[in-house]
Amino acid sequence: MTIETQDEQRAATKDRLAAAPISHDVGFLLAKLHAGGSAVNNRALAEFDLKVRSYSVLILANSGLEPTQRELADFLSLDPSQIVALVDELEKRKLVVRAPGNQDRRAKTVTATPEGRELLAQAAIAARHAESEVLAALDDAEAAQLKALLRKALWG
Amino acid sequence: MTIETQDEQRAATKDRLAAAPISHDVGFLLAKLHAGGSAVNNRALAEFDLKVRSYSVLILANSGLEPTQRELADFLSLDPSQIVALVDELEKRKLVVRAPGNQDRRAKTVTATPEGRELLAQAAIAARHAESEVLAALDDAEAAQLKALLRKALWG
DNA sequence: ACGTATAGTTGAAAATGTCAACGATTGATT
DNA sequence: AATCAATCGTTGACATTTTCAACTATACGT
Repeated sequence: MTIETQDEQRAATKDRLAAAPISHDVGFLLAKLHAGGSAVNNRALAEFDLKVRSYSVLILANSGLEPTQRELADFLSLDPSQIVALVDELEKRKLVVRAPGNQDRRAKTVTATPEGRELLAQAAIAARHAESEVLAALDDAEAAQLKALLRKALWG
Repeated sequence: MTIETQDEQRAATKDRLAAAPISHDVGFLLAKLHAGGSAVNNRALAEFDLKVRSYSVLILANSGLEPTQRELADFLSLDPSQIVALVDELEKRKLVVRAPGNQDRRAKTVTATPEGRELLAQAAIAARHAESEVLAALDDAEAAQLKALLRKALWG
């Protein structure tokens, strides 16, 4: 048992602080799960030279919604200049193309190329695995419920 | 109606992209709600010269659990060096004190001073308001359910 | 036609994140 | 008891990310 003492203590100490009242703060819970989650997701996406950011842009570019960069910035809660960098890189890799906006020539819509679509299909599989890893402690119904509540909190 | 056209279009365009499949990705939902949430929380805490980070440390310092800096780092998903900076600042403001660890003289425990406790009491009120703002779209039962699911995902 | 507002882009400054090293201390092994 | 590897807090360097202010081109109301 001496052999396991360190590990036990580490395990015991690991979640000791979960007893603090901050564990009832939604902001904190979101931050913590998000931190762990994006680590897992980034690791899963690294294989495709993507991060959660570029992956998100790629999904939206492939959605058929033809988002403009401004819309991407708003939706992803990012500064427009960050979108420029993300789209620059994806475009350099031929995964995405910029097209002049239909109504508004200032705007540029971002759409996935066939290569982008193909890469996305594979990356999505990895992302799904990552997600189930993050939500391993929840059963399917609970995971669905969590998603539904998050969506409702965001969009009513 | 021309008067409202812009706003309507802006509102219509605002959540247009929510139709994209990424809206079913937990990682994305967490990121988005977390982004909005920490903006709201930071705004609410600015009045007390706190940010969500320092507020979290203060709560844990006041929890009676006497966390060490290492434990704070692990629990808050931060690098130990960031904890140093956070505790430095709180200690400079007399909100918190470092004490040598009881068993382990390498470790330093962080505990709130009476001033820290007092500030925390006020900040907690602001934080609670911020939280209800973030979760405005959820009723009480749903908010509780969301918290429970997040806690379960984190700690099983 | 004019002035104001917006989209994308650029670049700089500030804030954060990451990492490697170090002294002090610990605990296990010999 | 002496030693060796590991851990804690700390510092400083470096990379990444965020934030912001300009700028050009375009749109739109008046």
